[in-house]
Amino acid sequence: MKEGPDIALIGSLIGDPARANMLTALTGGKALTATELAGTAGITLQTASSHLSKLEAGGLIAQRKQGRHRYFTLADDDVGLMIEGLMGFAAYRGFTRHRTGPKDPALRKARVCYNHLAGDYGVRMLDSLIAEEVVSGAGDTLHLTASGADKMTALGIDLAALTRSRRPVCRACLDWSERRSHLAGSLGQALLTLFVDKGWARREPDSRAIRFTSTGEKEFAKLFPPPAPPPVALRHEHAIHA
Amino acid sequence: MKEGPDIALIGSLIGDPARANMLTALTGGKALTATELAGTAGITLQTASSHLSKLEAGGLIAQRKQGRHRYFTLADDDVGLMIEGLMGFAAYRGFTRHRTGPKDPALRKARVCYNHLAGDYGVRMLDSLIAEEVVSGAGDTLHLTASGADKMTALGIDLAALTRSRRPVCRACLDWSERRSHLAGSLGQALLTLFVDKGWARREPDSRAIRFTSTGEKEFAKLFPPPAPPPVALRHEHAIHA
DNA sequence: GAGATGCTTCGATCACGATCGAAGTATGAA
DNA sequence: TTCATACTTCGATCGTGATCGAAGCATCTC
Repeated sequence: MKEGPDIALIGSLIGDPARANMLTALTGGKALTATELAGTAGITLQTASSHLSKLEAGGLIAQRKQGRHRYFTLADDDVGLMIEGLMGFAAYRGFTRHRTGPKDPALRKARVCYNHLAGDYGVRMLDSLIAEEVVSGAGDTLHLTASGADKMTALGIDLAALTRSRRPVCRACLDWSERRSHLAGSLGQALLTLFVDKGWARREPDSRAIRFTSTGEKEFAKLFPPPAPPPVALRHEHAIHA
Repeated sequence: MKEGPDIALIGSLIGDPARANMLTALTGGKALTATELAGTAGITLQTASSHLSKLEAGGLIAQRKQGRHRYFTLADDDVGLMIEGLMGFAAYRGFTRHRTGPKDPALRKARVCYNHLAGDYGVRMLDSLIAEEVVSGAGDTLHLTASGADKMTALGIDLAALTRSRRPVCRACLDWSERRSHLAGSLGQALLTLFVDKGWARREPDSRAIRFTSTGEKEFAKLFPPPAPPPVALRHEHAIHA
């Protein structure tokens, strides 16, 4: 009866369409102002302000003042993972808002999930990282291997900086379009940042979609080759799993 | 704006305290009647009926008639995983209903998560299964190994029956008390059933808690030994991860 | 300073949905 | 048949919360 965590509180926060729209927008990773969020939610600034203060009180978002603007972001990675998880559930049930639109294929191919790469490319990247033994682990507890650490450093990623924060370096995040895991955590974020910094990929202006350049595609394929097909002995597992 | 899955729908379903209570009760795995659910939610039968039809329309629960009773269960494993995920998020944020009660330690030790074992014991079981290479995989895509299949068959689990259904055999489920994965899927269910059938464990009457008998404890420890401490070379990973 | 922009707070409206009483339907028991 | 139990449907009430207009506060520009 009265045991366990209170999911109703979170449910009610997400349950309002306007708030859900704002949260979805923030899942794009960019910090947005109250006015922008009001726009995407289709409500006036006053109502948006009310919603935002509720979301903040509930610990789902955070704000930082900058001049006369207030920039809102998701509170932390956990919120992003939780929302992405709900999206996966909703998508699988066919609960979509407005029928899969024209942007949909692009989103399914590659998109931002709060701060890391998601979609087909995100899943393929994690598959490859595991096959190459850069990352190992099972369940959603992933960790970087010693050899993986070297590879990442060679790529130009500052591992010391990643480990300095309290956030986990590796984390599995359930992809709503692929229904499989992709890499989250500070390493996931660093890799996406790397792609953008190198000019391999860039974010579409008003969407979560990520567009890879032609050289980006090549570099991505080189860096993250698809895992080799399993040996015959292992084929058996697939039969069992299917 | 109008792209992506609709999380507000699900949020609003879960957002009502009465419905959240019912769903939490159903996470116990037992099929419950409308009257029982009304009781746990603290509402009259009429209101409960209204809520239940909404939950069913939303695809979160299923009912089956049996005489003049109607037994309700969660619609499928996905719903259980989704709710357990939300609980994990809520618990981590300190959103508990009524302060961690006296039953809490028992729940954290071992409990039912819809149809499989969760809590400390659930997490330890999966850890051991992975260390013993019964189950492998990363992210939340787990699968049974060939040698693991033999071990499970030796335990008396009918793998053919498990693979006959469309449900995945192995699945990772995020544990809300441990914040790590435990084993879900039809194998997870079969293992819990095995424990109960063998008299090693039994469910507490009106709780999600699972009580292990003294012989059950011993058998569990024998079957699922804790993983060996990682070799020195791997310690490095922990430093990075922490 | 005056004006503009970004946002919050107040207050009033309004609609939706949670709630329950009462009546209706289905199944089982006597 | 009659009564009891399990549940649904209908209808009315009522409260909460979403919404926006108007006013207030803060910050930047000129």
